[in-house]
Amino acid sequence: MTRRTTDIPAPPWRTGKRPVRQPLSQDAIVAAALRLLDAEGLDAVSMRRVAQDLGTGPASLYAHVANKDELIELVLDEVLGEVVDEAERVAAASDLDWRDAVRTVTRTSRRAMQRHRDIARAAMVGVPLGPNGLRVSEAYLGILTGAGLPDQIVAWGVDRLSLYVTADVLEGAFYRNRGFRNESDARRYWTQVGDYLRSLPPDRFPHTVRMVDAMMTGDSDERFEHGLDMILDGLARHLP
Amino acid sequence: MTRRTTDIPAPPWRTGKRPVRQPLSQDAIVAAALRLLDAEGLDAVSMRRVAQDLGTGPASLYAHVANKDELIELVLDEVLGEVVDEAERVAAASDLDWRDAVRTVTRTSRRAMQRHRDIARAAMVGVPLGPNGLRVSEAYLGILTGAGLPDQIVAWGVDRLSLYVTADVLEGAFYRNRGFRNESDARRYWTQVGDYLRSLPPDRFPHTVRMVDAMMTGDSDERFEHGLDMILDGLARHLP
DNA sequence: ACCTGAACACCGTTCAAGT
DNA sequence: ACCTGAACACCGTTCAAGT
Repeated sequence: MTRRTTDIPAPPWRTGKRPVRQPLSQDAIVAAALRLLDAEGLDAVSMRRVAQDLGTGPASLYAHVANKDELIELVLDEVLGEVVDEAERVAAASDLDWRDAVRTVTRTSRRAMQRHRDIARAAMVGVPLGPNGLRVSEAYLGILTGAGLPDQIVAWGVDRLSLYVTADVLEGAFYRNRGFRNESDARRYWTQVGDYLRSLPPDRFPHTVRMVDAMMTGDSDERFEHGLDMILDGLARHLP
Repeated sequence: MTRRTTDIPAPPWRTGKRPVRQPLSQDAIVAAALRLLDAEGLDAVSMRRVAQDLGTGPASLYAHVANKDELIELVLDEVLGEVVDEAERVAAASDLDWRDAVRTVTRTSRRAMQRHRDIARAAMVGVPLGPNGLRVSEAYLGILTGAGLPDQIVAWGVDRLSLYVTADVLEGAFYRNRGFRNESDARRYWTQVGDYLRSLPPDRFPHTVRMVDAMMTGDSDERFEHGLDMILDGLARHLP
């Protein structure tokens, strides 16, 4: 009565398992979360959506990550993986001026985070402690130590530099993620803001009204470099 | 058969309206949201909870605020209201050194945001454009202009200064809000982080291992002042 | 050990209906 | 004009049950 027969082998494509889905793993979960982040932003990275993309339910993820916060931390460290090589290369290049070395590492970090929507929201938590985050920190510490700065200035300097890069990306991410999709939407918004500021009563907001153009000048890259130069100047004052 | 009688006046406490609940208004909604923020943090400020605290349903709020984002913006401006007086006083005090004036305004902003949990998350969006935010910005612009800095440096300087203050508060808010409630919880966490960093392989993380103590040195106030001094030094280089 | 369905206790926003 | 109940389409996390 049973249809099971042992005299002929089962066809090789009949594995007896579920379709093609690869088994769940932390790497697969992080990869799916990163895809979701890139496609739709950090708010779209929910346990439910990640699970769905992996063909399972949200409860299944909890065997591989403690909770959503931990998952996002892992995604952030994955992103910082894109910075490690360049950071370590620059830290090892002893011929490079320390200012240029810092500029290169900060720019590389900034670009990496910018490539991944509003992931910077997850980095606003002090120095990242994942394996890749630690390697980037180590590179910073090496560069500033090599410059001849005292340990205390180096330690605090890296803290403030990381904070600055993250804050800059985060501020920019807001405009990229929310409100408007394309560049002309953004321009229209800023024109509106400028017009509004110019329309303020000049007796109560004299400086604001006068400086609207100066405030609107420069793209986000210029502002970033300007702030970075301020920090570098501040650091340089502590050279012996 | 009806119990309505017109020959005797209704008792004065019988208004014919619902109990005592004050009518809904934007101010009442913002006040309720602020109470919720202070009591339980920004994540607790949901349209549903705010409505509940006002004795109504979430849908009723949409007659007075466009959406949750707008409500949070209004709450932020309410908080910045705590900064306006001091900022304008300092900006008007012509005898004050511009560095000290900037220090005072940034410290006042920082303290105000620190008093309200993780409200800084809402400020990470460029210069706030609410009435109180604009008055604080105007004060900054006045102080830096009075210092003799060129317009472009002033405009970008205020942008970077605001960003710095917000980022610093936001970083600190993470540790205050998440993970642990009291000071000894925080100390235990940092001890753990320090121990972990010290345990890293010294050949791959020589600077990290060596500088653990320097990285742990100083409370958040000292770090803030250190970073602020770096920015002020960076600004001062642009004085004629 | 890993995975699952179902449930719990939540979200922001819309909309037709009421006053 | 303002307010409401109900609904829609979501959340993170837990837990008993399965393999």
